[in-house]
Amino acid sequence: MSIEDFISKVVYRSAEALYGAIEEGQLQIQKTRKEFEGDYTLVTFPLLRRSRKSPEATATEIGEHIVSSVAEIESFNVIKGFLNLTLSASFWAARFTEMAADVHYGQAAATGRTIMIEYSSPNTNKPLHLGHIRNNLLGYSVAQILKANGHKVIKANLVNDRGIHICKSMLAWQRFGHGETPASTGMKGDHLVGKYYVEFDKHYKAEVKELMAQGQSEEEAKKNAPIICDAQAMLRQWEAKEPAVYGLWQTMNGWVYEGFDVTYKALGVDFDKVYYESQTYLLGKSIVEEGLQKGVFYRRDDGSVWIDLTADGLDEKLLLRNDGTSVYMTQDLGTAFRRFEDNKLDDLIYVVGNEQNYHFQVLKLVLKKLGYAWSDHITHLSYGMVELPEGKMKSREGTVVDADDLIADMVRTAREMSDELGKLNDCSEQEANAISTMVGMGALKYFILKVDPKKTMLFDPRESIDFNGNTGPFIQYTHARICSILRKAQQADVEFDGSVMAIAYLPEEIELVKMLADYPSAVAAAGANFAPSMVGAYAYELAKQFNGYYHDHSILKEERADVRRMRLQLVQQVARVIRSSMALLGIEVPERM
RNA sequence: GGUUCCGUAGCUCAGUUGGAUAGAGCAACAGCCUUCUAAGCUGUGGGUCACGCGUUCGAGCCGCGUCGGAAUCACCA
Repeated sequence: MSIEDFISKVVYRSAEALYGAIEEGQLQIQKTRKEFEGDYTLVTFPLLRRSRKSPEATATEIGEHIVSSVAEIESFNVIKGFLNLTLSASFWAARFTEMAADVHYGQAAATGRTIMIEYSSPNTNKPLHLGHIRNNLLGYSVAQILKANGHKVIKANLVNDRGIHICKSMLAWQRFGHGETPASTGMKGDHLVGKYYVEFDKHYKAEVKELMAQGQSEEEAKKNAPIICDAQAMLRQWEAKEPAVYGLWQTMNGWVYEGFDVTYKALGVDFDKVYYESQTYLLGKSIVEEGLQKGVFYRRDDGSVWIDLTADGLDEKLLLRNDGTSVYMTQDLGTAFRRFEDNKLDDLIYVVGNEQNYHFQVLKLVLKKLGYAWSDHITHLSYGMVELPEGKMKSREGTVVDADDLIADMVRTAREMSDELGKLNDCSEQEANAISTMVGMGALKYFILKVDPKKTMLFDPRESIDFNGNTGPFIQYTHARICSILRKAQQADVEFDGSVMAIAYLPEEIELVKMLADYPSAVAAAGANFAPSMVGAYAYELAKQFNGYYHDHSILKEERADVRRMRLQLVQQVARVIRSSMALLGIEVPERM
């Protein structure tokens, strides 16, 4: 039973003894704020109607009843209408023993629910950038958090591997590529393909400009530029699976995947299922048929299929082109249907930027109108854009922050910083690299994950690379320190793996135990809110609490053996919980740094 | 114009279900390395939670409105 449940039971019992039956959820119990004395607090205002007494008198009455009847509650105090209850030190000691013994501490019991989370979803025409990093980190972290909450999680990646944008880089490579390959140039495959995507745009613009000089309007010129017409022809050839085009497509996508794999690995993300749009883009047409039959959709004179959502405050939406080909929405209807059917999903989460809020609003509404109950179990985990100090990232202005470059920068800075501080002097080159990678990536990941997903965030390179304060490296540093203490204890042959002593804890130690005890609820709250930021805040608080404790108490030099053991055990648990909460953020934690 | 989201300290951001005197970090200033890692610790200053009205015993959080910002409203994905 969790502490919250225990307190809740105790409070209900006393309140009911005094005032008669009370409906569940009527009483508000919360953790006591730091500035007040006590562990848990009952807000008595909702009870005043029943007690017919002042807030203070009511609180006192309940407090007295609880303290006299429950051994674990040591004392209480009343401030205004708030009843603060203090648990006994022996209660916390027992609680600590329990969690230290629990191998799966923080891992919730299996819920039996299966949740698919789709994230990343890259286009295969250019390398990943900062925006993708936010997406990948969020998706991976939320998946970890949902797992810790006992759900079965399927991580899915839907690769946008077809379409006109892919043909653009293919065409440009064919014309201007001189047979370049990742091997011949030493370039990462995704960067090489991206280079030709840019190359296409350059030529396209030049052609448009020329046509406009010849008197065409901008609109005409954009439609008539030979190179874009050729790209469109190429797309048709691809759809007809013409060997030359199809083969080139496979080759170039292969390069991109090799490149993406490197980036994914550096980010520490992975997938259980990879879907390719080239294999799913025809899905959804049967759903369109179904909608027509049910009268939810309608066909226009030109043959295209639409749904009218104006009554719901939205617009009319195209679902099938007049030539019978599908659009984005058609595909998403189809893939959502297939996923729920094939995997017996309870929930489907899409990690997609907020520029697609409208799309998902429509998607859910259409499915609902078709009568699919599971439409309510689709969640769009919408996240805000990442902006730079100079403003938005614009590929045209070359202000896009490339994912690989950024990763390399972070790791390099971590290394420089470590060298400067002399932290890694007695490490092998290999160890030093591994640690610098963990720290650099930890800084990047924490910096991005600590902000609420739905908010537009500012990415200031200077600040992200700061390793002081509320940062990943601060938390990693705390962990490294604890590991160092444990190493020294081992060298000194101090035993600390026995049972926890039933000795008096200091207030600072109880604070630490309380924080450790909070871990499961922090994870649960983060899961309910799809907010890795909440786990991050918890880990930071815990690390801070430890650092305060670290300064005020010598852990190894305590003379009483039982106290020393108790402290070492406590500190060991802190390290363990830091490790697991950072794992929920996909952040590795070094043992020294 | 419609829809959705955001607005909290100079800056970047926290603030699970409405609860007490709104919190961190950065930046600024003042201390602390003879002590288990100073990527650290302690302290000081800094706020009309955009604004107004409402609901409530109680609002940063809920409702309505106003202002400011973002996204979106394609036979693109």
